[in-house]
Amino acid sequence: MAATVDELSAVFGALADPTRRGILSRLSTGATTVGELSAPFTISKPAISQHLKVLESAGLIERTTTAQWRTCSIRTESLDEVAAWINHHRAEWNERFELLDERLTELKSAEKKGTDND
Amino acid sequence: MAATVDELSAVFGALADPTRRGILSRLSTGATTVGELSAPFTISKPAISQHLKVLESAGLIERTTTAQWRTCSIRTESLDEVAAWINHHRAEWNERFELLDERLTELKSAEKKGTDND
DNA sequence: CAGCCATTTAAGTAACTCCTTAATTAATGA
DNA sequence: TCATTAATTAAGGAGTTACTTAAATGGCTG
Repeated sequence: MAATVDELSAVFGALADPTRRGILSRLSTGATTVGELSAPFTISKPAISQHLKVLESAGLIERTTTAQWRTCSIRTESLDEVAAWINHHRAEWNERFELLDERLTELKSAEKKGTDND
Repeated sequence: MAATVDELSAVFGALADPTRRGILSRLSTGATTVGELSAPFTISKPAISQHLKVLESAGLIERTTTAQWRTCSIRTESLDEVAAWINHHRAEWNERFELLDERLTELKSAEKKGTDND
C-alpha cells in the first residue's frame, strides 16, 4: 500500500479506469460473481480481480464469499462523497459562470457575427 | 460535445490527485496566475505547471496568455459530464438500495423484540 | 481422497505518474 | 540591448499501475 491516499483520491482514481467503470455499470444491474463480471472483457481474470480490489479499497463495492464464489455488489456511500465534492464545486462555479454569462450575452448581442466552431 | 469513455477517464484521472483538486478549489474563487496558484503548495512550479496541463487536457480549466502571465480559469462542462455519470449510477443504485432498505426495515422490526442495540 | 471449479496470489514487465533541477521561451522595463 | 520576471519544456528518477502467465487456495463433488 502506498502512503495513505485520501478517500476522495482513491474513489476518483478507481473511477478513472474504463474497465472499472464497466464493472460498476454491470454491477448496477445486480450483484454477481467475478466470472460473470469478467465475461464481457477481453482481459484475464486476475486482471479483473485486481480491478475489484481497487474498487473494494475505494469503498465502491463489497465482496462476500459464498462457497467458491465471490459475490460483488455495489456500495453507494463513496459515490455520494464524490457527488458531494462535485456538486459543491459546480454550485460555486455555476454562480461565477452565471455572472460571466450575463456579460458574454451583452458582448454577443453587440458582436453578433455568427461563426460556428466545434 | 458528447462524453466519450476516454474523456471521462481523463476527467476522473485529473480529479484523482489532491493537488489538482486543490488547484480547482482555489480556482473556484476566481481566475488567477500559475504563481499565485502554486503559492499554497510545497511542490515546485514546474510540478504545478504539469498538473495544469493535466487539468487542461481533461477540459477542466482554460489557460489564456496575457503578457508573461498565464491566467487559469475553470470550465464546468467536464464536471457536468462526470456529475451526469455519477448521478446516473447513483439513481440506479439508489433504486436497488431502496428495495433493499425496505426488506432490511422489515427484518429490523421483526428482530426488534428483545435486543436494544443498533 | 482426487480432481475440478472459481478465484486469488505471486512474480515479472512495460508504461505511466509525479516529482525534481536545469535550461529555455517570452514579455517587460531600465 | 540586457536583466528581470513568469512560466514552460526537457531530462531523468522513484514509485505506481495495469496487465500478463503460472502457481496456489478453498470449497465442492464423484
